[in-house]
Amino acid sequence: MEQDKLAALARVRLFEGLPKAQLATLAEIAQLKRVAAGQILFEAGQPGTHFYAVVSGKVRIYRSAPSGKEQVLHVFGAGEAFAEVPVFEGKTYPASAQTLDDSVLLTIPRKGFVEVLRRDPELALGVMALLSARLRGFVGQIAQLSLKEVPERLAGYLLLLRAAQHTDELVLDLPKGQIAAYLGTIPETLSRAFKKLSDQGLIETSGPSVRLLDPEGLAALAEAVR
Amino acid sequence: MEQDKLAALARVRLFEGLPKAQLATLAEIAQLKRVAAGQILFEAGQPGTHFYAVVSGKVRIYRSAPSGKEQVLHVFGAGEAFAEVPVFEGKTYPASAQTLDDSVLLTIPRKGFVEVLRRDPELALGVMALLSARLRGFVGQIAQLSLKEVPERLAGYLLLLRAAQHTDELVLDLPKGQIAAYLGTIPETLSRAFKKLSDQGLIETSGPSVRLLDPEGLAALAEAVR
DNA sequence: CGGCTGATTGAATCAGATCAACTGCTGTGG
DNA sequence: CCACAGCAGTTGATCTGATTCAATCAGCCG
Repeated sequence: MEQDKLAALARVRLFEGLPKAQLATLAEIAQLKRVAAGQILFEAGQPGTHFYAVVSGKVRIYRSAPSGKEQVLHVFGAGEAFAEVPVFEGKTYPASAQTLDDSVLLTIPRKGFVEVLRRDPELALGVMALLSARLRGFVGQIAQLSLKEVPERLAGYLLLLRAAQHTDELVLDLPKGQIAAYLGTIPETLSRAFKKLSDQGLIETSGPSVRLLDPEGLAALAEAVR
Repeated sequence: MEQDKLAALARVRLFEGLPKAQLATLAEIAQLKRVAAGQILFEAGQPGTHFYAVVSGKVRIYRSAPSGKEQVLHVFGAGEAFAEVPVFEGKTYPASAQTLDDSVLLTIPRKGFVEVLRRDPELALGVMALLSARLRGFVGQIAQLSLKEVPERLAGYLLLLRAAQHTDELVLDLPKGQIAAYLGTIPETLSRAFKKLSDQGLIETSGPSVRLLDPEGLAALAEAVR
């Protein structure tokens, strides 16, 4: 069990490369949890007592409007930490979190973590880099949402996937409805955007797989975003 | 001059409460700069060599699309630090910065700052809290931009100002064109949104001053944002 | 084979962007 | 002191991309 925990911690990007002693300290305060798909981990407005890391599975972070429409802010997969924001601030969760698959998560209580940070400045620097990277991502997302139309945002998203999967034969990592929410739109509009890119000869789609026929063309469309 | 620098550093919220020795170290590497209104400090994509703090004046952070449309991400006033992100990543600035007023700024090269950070865990925690808060701000901004229509976003913005100014007799802190860019729209549409809220009896406007007649009504409109 | 869910398509509608004209204020210079 | 240039803001008319509503389709599972 403690082995599992240590191994899990070591695979969290936030803690990668930490000396063993540090990991052991963290292991003392961290908890390993198995969570079924569809479980809500926390909801917007609740006090932030713990932050999380994904060991396996997938978690989505979202905000809902009274109308019931939901905006997906992020999807976290294995190795990623999330919800550390309220931990530093001692405030409430700004968004809700729900598992998309059966998942294994690490939960780390706020109090213990602050202690560890105080003792290890290098860890603090690592955390700052992580936050900076996340910030950079949000800047890109805000620019996308407000400066671009849906087909252009989709082009940007596909190029992102291309960079992640190292191939032009993509397999969509999320159901299309989720992708729509991530791009700040709805399935119908996303569907039409896919069609538009196909009509322009930029991509070919069949089900959840997409072939990029003209990455340069896509890049031109998505230009100046991220 | 060195006096000015020290005094200026001490008034930056991020450095508040820092031991004198640390401040002196920062003073050695920091530069005080007087910058005229409208100057561009850096543009998105340039290598991030320095980060900044506002001593007096105002600086806006924004992204622009090839079309020329701009999205304002943030406006910083006296006492606030910005552009810390590239400090930790050693990469490029994710957005552009421009002075809105004649301003006095502190510029701090990243190398020296990292040194100070390493030595002072308290400062590191402060930076983390700052980055976290900014992150939270962006989460809210994304939710606003994607879940809401312009009059609703405006209502949210006015309530934000109300919280900041502790009064229902607001004075807009930015020219309306800038507010439009912050809300992800254009001056024409913002103007109509103001009119709409007035017609509904929620506010009264005259020039840059706005009186909130029905804060609850505004809150209902903006609900679920922030 | 139904029946559910996710995805697609079509038609109608709407919010916001665009284009253009106009107002009002400010500051500069003759 | 007035005139005019210049800019911020407003208003109106039009256009367009996206959402909404509704119907249909494909795949999957009991």
